[in-house]
Amino acid sequence: MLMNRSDCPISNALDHLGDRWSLLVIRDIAFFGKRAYNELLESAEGIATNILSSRLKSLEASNIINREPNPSDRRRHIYSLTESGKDLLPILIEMIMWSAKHYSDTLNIPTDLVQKAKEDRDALIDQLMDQISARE
Amino acid sequence: MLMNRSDCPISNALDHLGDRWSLLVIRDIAFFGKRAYNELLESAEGIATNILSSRLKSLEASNIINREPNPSDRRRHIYSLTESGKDLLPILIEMIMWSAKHYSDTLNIPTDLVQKAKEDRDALIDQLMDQISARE
DNA sequence: ATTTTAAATTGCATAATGCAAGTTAAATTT
DNA sequence: AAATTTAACTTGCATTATGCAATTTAAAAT
Repeated sequence: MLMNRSDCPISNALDHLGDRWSLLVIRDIAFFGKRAYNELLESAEGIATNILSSRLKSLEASNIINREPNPSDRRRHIYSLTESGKDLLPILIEMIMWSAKHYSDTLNIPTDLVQKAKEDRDALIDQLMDQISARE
Repeated sequence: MLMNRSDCPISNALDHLGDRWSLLVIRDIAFFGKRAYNELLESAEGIATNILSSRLKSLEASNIINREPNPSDRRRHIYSLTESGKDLLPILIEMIMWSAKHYSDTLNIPTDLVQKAKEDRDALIDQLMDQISARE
């Protein structure tokens, strides 16, 4: 991944996340509680093994996810979000809100989440943050 | 750009925007008021002419930007955000907030905007929306 | 009429992605 | 203990996206 094209904060975010897969990996960890490579492989979008491997490496290099050995099976690793990774939640929420507003007819929109985000966005984010942190 | 990998709203957003350049074009229109091809070419990140051309086409195809002829010079076009494009503002704001929190030492952070976003996020978005709409 | 300008397009090199198959070490089964 | 299975990759190769320089085309300016 190309890095540091400019000192713009949006450009910086895209330097770390601006590809087709990185934020889907974050989504799977954040919203679906996936923690293992084989779980992440099974996304609805069908990521290839080499791409997942390279995305996990680059997200770890960006300090967005952690990778630790699974103590009960030394072949496996446990992937989790760093603080920086958890802080991507608002971006993901806004992507959901945007798609919910403009593509609601063709997509599977989580209406409860969207409703709650409209009512009390900060509370929703706190709640989801707690859920994510509770897994560790 | 690959389209509709799944019915997930995050995946949908990335199908339209998940590349290195699309959101930088949106940024330049939304935050810097750029409206012409030559202005968009001059971003700090240095987009190539063929890439800008292809991104403008795909963003127009996604109904995120409008392209209309410039009445005072028939060689030129005026690019603007559709309603859908304006609604990307919250995503951009959250990207700024994320970078401001985690990369403040190496980036040029718009501290006034970040401050205002922390104090009253909705008011900031309304204000920026009004600024964008006022250009048309 | 000639030159300049704006917005591309083209050709070609490199990088990213996608897909299938192969590899390696560890765990499980026999 | 040996053979098999499993998890997490890696490799090879095709396709697509990106990057860069040069060219093209229509319109505007001189």
